[in-house]
Amino acid sequence: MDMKEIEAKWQKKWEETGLYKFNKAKVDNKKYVLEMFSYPSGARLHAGHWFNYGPSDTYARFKRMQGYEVFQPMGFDAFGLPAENYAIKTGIHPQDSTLKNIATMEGQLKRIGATYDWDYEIKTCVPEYYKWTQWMFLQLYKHGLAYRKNAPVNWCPSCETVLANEQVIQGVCERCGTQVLRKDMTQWFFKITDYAEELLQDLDKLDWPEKTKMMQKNWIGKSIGGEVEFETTIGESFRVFTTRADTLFGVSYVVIAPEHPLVDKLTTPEQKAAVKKYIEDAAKIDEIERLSTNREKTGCFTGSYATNPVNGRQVPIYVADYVLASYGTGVVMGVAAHDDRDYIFAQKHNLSIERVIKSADGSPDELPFTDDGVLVNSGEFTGMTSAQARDAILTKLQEMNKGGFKTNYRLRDWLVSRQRYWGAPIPMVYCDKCGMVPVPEKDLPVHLPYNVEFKPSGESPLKKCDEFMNCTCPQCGGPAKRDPDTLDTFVCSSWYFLRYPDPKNDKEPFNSEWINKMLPVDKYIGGAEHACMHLLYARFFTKALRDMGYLKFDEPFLSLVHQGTILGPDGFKMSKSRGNVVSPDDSIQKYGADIFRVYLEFCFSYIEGGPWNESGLDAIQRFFDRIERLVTKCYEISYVDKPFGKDEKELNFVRNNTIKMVSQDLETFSFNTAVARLMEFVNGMMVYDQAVKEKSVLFKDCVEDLVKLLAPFAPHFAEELWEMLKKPYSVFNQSYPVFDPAALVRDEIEYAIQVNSKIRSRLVISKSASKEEIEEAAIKELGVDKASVKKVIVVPGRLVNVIM
RNA sequence: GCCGGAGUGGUGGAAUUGGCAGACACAAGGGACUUAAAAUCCCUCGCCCUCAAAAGCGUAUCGGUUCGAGUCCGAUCUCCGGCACCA
Repeated sequence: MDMKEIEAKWQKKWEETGLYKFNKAKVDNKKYVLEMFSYPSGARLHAGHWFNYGPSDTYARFKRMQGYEVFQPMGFDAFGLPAENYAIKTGIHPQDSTLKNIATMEGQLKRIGATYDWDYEIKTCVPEYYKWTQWMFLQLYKHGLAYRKNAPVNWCPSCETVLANEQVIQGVCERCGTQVLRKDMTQWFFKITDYAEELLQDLDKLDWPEKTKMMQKNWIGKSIGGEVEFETTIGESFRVFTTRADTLFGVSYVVIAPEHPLVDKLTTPEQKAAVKKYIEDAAKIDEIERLSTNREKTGCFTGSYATNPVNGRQVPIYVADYVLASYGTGVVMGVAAHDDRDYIFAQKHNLSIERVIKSADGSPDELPFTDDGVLVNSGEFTGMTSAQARDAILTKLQEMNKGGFKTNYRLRDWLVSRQRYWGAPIPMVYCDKCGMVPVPEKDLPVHLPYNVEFKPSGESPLKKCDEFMNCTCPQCGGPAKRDPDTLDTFVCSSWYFLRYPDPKNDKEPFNSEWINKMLPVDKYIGGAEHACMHLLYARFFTKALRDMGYLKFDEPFLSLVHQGTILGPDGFKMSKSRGNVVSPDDSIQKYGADIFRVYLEFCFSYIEGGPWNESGLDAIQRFFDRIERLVTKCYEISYVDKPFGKDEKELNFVRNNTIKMVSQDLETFSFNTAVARLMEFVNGMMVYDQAVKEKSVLFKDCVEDLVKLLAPFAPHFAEELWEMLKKPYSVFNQSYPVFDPAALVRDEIEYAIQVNSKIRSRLVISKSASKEEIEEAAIKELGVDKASVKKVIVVPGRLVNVIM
């Protein structure tokens, strides 16, 4: 069969007959199946795209044949850094390269033969889309969920530009090798932390992989503890967050983050030079390095002291880079006797180490002793357990107005400003008279200008574009400036699933009534690398829009599946620099889209992925050939209507077992085993074909079932086979086969017989045998003395274990 | 470093979630058909010992729980994803 010819033939027919057009009238029976959209950085689809989209389409077709009205859209996450970097290197405008790449990828996606309804396509870089991304920003602003504050960026002093983390290689700029510094800039943030608790709690509602939920849980990082207020020798006070208030009497020092605003004031004249040097050095080290637990804990004395509110003791204040300004209060207390890190720090800086906890059960408790225990040397709290003391001490602090109970989250607010060109402009205006003014919704979109110098030179590219920057103030009509930054592309992808069902709406981002019927997404499919960021941001947007009254659901993605990564043939992640990127184009040219898709489904575990190796393609080709021979034979021969004999019973068992297993496997995205089951079915039919001359009509039913079962996996091929069987178009309007439980019941079951957990024999016994009968038969089979048997374990349908 | 995964024949991968390890394939070897080749069909295929059978050993490493462990627990090693400006 010429696969390319039939692929073209059926794609044309599907298009002409509008087979996959989403029928809005059937929304009550919808399944919204969504794959994470493509990022058009490369010019062409690679093997990984196919691995995401091919099997997902098999799932979508399976659901369609089960009678659901499937909504499966496709689009492009088109803003982003790579297009801009490519432009800086080649001079090709990001818009031109992006739109060209999209056109190429659309063509390739159409060749997959997926059920995408292209009427619903979206591209985030067109004004019709980013107008609404800007609208989202304005809504968050109006509801107090967007604010500005200073935050550090990676700054290359030589290129005079802000660098993304990925552009900083071991602390230096990837372009020029200059040491990168952290520098503060005023930037926009979204207040995702307002939703920390709900984002954590609602994880329980989701049908997501446990590991993904665990990662989000740890990312949100809830910790229950308290705050303690310390007065300082300079008069200013600060608070520390701690989960170990029980150790408060043992505080030997406190540590403040180098970026903390109080550092300057706390530093005494004698210490000024040392602290300044320390802060400069800290600005060169990235956060991952700073938090590394096996790195030496450096620090520098500020010269000031803080007073412990519970015992009045004065302790030194240090600056140290292992404390981050962004977590907690940016100041921590050091309890040398009861924390590993603090113990090492105190030893190094000759600070006091005082025990305030001993083990509750008298077990050895050398310092540092980090477990809970019983308090000693702690005034009125001495003798309490750690848990009691935490409660009592925080209560006391509350009474003293020096702190109290506090829950902290590791989650930080989301920084959305980017000093880049290729993104959605931030719809804010700065007027000398009126200050910061949001762009009125009627004036959206704020167009991204085409003619801009986007080469790095000290400022956001848009800042150099006068026609963009200069505007009139929407409030007073006077001259004003626009915000020169663009939005993080994660903002675009945090709401795209809401736009898909209503992509041409030019009055609003989506029609609420309609979107509340179409969402949540029933099945979301994409890489595990998005576990913490994209998936958390999308959940935050959904909850925020719900609270604004636009949505009636709490979670965007009810069920989530991660596909694995297809690695290069060398076992490493595919990358241009490594030169191991595999293009699927040659394989598709040779074998066709269906064989390629089934190959991906069969030869990899969908969840795991693995290294590319195309030796399996020939195997799938042979599998298809065997099916074609079966179908050809099926409509050439005649059948007899006869009662089921042994061969028919066996064939019918395989048929129904296949239906059951394939359906189960598709629900769990176990495509490899589903294809294996189809192979077993084909093998079973071949055995029957050879064994039986006068074929039962069952054989014909089996062939028809096979074509239907195969259809989601190999859509063009199955459509062609369906036509060969002289059946009416289309196989996708058929119901997916349903298994008959009666056909799966076998009269006799084989048990493995173990003696002391080692297999010694086998036993075939009627399925209706009782537990006692099975025990009896097993002992008889072994020929052992019943008196020497200690115990018999029967696992129904599996094995018998006789303990002697 | 921290968080989350993974490690099973020569290879890709299965294993009803604590119950017969290696389904289904690939590769390899042998055979049938053929003048020959291709295609197709049949057989063998974890290791060790053996003519063969049986026994024994086997799921990264070491230890544990259990009648029974690839699966659970503890430790170790290696690899992968993420770590907030790649998306």
